[in-house]
Amino acid sequence: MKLMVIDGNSIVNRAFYGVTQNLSTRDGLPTNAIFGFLNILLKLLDEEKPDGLAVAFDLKAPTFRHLAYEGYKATRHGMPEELAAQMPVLKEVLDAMNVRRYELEGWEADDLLGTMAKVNEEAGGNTVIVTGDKDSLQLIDEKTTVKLVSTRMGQTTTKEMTPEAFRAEYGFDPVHMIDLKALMGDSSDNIPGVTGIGEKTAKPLVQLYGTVEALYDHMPDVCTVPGVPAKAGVIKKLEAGREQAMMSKGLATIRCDAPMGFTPADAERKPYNEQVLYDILLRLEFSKLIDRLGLCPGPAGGAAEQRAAEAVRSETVTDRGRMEELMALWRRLDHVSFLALPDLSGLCAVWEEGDGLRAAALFADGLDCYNDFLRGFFAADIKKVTHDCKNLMTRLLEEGLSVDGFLFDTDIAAYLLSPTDGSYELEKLSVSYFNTEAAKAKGYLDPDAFGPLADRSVPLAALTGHAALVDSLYHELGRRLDELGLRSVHDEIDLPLCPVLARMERAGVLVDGKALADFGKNLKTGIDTLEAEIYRLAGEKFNILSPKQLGTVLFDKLGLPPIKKTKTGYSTNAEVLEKLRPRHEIIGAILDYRQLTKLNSTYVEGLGKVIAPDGRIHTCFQNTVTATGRLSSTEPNLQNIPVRTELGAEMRKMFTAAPGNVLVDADYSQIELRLLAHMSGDSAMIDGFNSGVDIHTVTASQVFGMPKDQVPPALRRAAKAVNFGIVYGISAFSLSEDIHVTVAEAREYMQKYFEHYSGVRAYMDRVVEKGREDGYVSTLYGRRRWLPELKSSNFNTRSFGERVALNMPIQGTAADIIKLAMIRVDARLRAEGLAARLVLQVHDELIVECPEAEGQTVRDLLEEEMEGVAALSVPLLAEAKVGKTWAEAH
DNA sequence: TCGCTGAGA
DNA sequence: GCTTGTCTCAGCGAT
Repeated sequence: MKLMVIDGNSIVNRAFYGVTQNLSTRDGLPTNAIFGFLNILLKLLDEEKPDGLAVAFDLKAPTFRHLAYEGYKATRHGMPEELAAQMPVLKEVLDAMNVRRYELEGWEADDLLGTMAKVNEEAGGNTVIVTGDKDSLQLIDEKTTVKLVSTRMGQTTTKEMTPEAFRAEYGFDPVHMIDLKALMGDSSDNIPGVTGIGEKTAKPLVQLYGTVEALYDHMPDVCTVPGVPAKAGVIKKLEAGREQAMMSKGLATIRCDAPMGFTPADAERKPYNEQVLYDILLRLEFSKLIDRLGLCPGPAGGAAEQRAAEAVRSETVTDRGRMEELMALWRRLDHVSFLALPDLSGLCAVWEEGDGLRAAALFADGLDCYNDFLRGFFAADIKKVTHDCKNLMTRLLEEGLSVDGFLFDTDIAAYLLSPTDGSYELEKLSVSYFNTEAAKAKGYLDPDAFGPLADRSVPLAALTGHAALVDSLYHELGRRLDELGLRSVHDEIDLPLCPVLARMERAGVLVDGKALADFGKNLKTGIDTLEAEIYRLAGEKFNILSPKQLGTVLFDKLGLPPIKKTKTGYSTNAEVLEKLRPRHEIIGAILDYRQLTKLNSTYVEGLGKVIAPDGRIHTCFQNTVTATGRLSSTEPNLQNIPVRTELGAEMRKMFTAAPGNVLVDADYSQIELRLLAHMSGDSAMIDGFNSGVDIHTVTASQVFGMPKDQVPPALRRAAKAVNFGIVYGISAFSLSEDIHVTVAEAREYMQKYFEHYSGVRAYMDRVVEKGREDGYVSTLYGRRRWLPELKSSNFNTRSFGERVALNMPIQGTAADIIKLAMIRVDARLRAEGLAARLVLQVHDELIVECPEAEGQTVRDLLEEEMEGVAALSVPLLAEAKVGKTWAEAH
């Protein structure tokens, strides 16, 4: 029989440290080691196709070999908590896969592997031992090979070790591995070996003599062995360590006589226990793996909600009478859930009637009065629940329909409950919240699937099922929002913001395409000149934008000192190049070249591609993406248009108001710092803001002990850097890099800062501590971010968690505040009958386009609403300006 | 698809 | 001995 035996602890360890993505289930169970283990296992099963399979684990109790030497394995670290938590679950998975597991008190996994290999060999079989440790190499023989597994950056590589391969690498037979260890020891296994003998000495000795015993028989000749460093001390050390060597050999020897009662037939592969396996993998949220193994939910599986969805009674509405009947009914209900096709050509609504769910589908090509239906359905008097209402609203506005009457959004709710998940597709939510795989249905929102020639039965069933799922999620997510105090964030911030965002997206911002193109031409001229200059200085042509090629030219050819390395080679980022600037003329040209090509490709060309026929750019604001509650902007990103450099700022001149109109740009002044003052309650910082003097100057004067009007610019800069850095949980190292002082000086600045703003320090400690206790941090308005990282045993992971804990409440509260301001500004502009409309948001900045005549009114209105959104212990300050272009108004 | 780079707050 | 400030999005080169 071809048998595969796996060193469970070794592989799970490799997986744990090799799979560095932060995998965990929604309820916080880390899963990276299980994930890695299963991937390795499945890959090997695929490669080897063994007839038998068994996994051996160590038990924590002292082992047989342990007892021979009390220091043995004393230094091996205990398992980190995150890994220990995964072990029992992994074993459950293996049981569900019908894989035999062995663990035996007093015996190590190695011994069990050796025993199984030996038994199998005696029965005439071949064995593959899978492990990440080299200990097992001693077991290699003609019938037994070892697969050495290593995982790096999530990639698994295996090395097959046969007797030949072993001899090629070590120069002696596998069985003498124990002799090598007897001499050189193994610190990870706490095998002492002979003091003073390392690999360099031990290897040639084993190559020549084979066993330790034979070596000691030839003792006097040892110094003449070619390749052994002829140190006089070697013989002495060997003689002194004779007993230790023998004892070490015993420790290193894997025993093949464990009383585990193994016969190869025990390990014979059996089909998976699919139901049990499905349930476990679902719990682990391994939906890809479920797919890969072709598992399905069992007849008994599935939550009540989902069963209800399957039992939904549905109809397709084809006449006005029925449509009006339904509309009348829906107006009386407390909610109707629905999903609409993205082009609005069809829609499926779901509601509760009696003790069951009812569904109705309506299509543009199957209902004469479809447009009347849309107008009625999207009016304020039907309370609607859907998934991702903002994008739908953008579409509704294009059709001249109302965006009123939205009660709940399952996309937003799921985002609020777990803002770091990245995406919230209905199918995923079904798994997360109901532990049920929604029927896989790719085209359920694809208008083509519902086209006049298409057979609608399949996509229609899927659409109905998903609309029913929205209804189930409305109840479940709503409950959870209430439990976590997130209901008001949904009801008062994120949901009411949707129509505002939809109007902004639809409005877009006017871009001067002609000026943009001209700017591009100028850039290209500059780029060509710089390119020629760089080739001349380098003495060759190469791709300047390739960090790899650039690194070769700068550091290998021109011999400049590589300041920093990246994972893949030399670092060539601006920070590094800036340091090299004085050393070679080419550096300045490269930096300029980078700036120009960036402007040209990302901004000139990138923006040029997305100017709509109306001459405006309609960005898409993402409201369920960031971990802190901020918005983001895509296709294109209008939240990173250059402003800092003179040339970059040219870009903002391209963003203009329509003829006869102006832009009004209002931004919060130091909102994050003000929030830090408010949330920490630090009286010195609060007084600083209330004094009305520039906060960085105030900080510098307080920290460095001098009158406010005598603060030199360098100290103000330092104070400013500390002020900003604090918000991010900065270290002395980074601060020193930032303001070009020594780490010691940076440390001193921070220390003084905390002495004067002692309330800030106390607040920071409090936030981190509370975050660790609660498992999350939150904003003033209750928006949350879960932070399992705070409990990590890994220093880097934990430190990251601490910085996030410091930053999220501040960045997130600022995000909450400007969102509230947007809702209020939008409402007032409309209520006062102004033609002005919001067009952009850039985190702490709002931009409104309006007729020239409204400019002053809008400017005052913006400042008033933005400042009045929240009453804090420091004033919120917003400053608005009017201009023809974004550059002018900012 | 990933890593590097750089634009913004 | 190792790491070193948060949150994003897009383009490019290399794989």
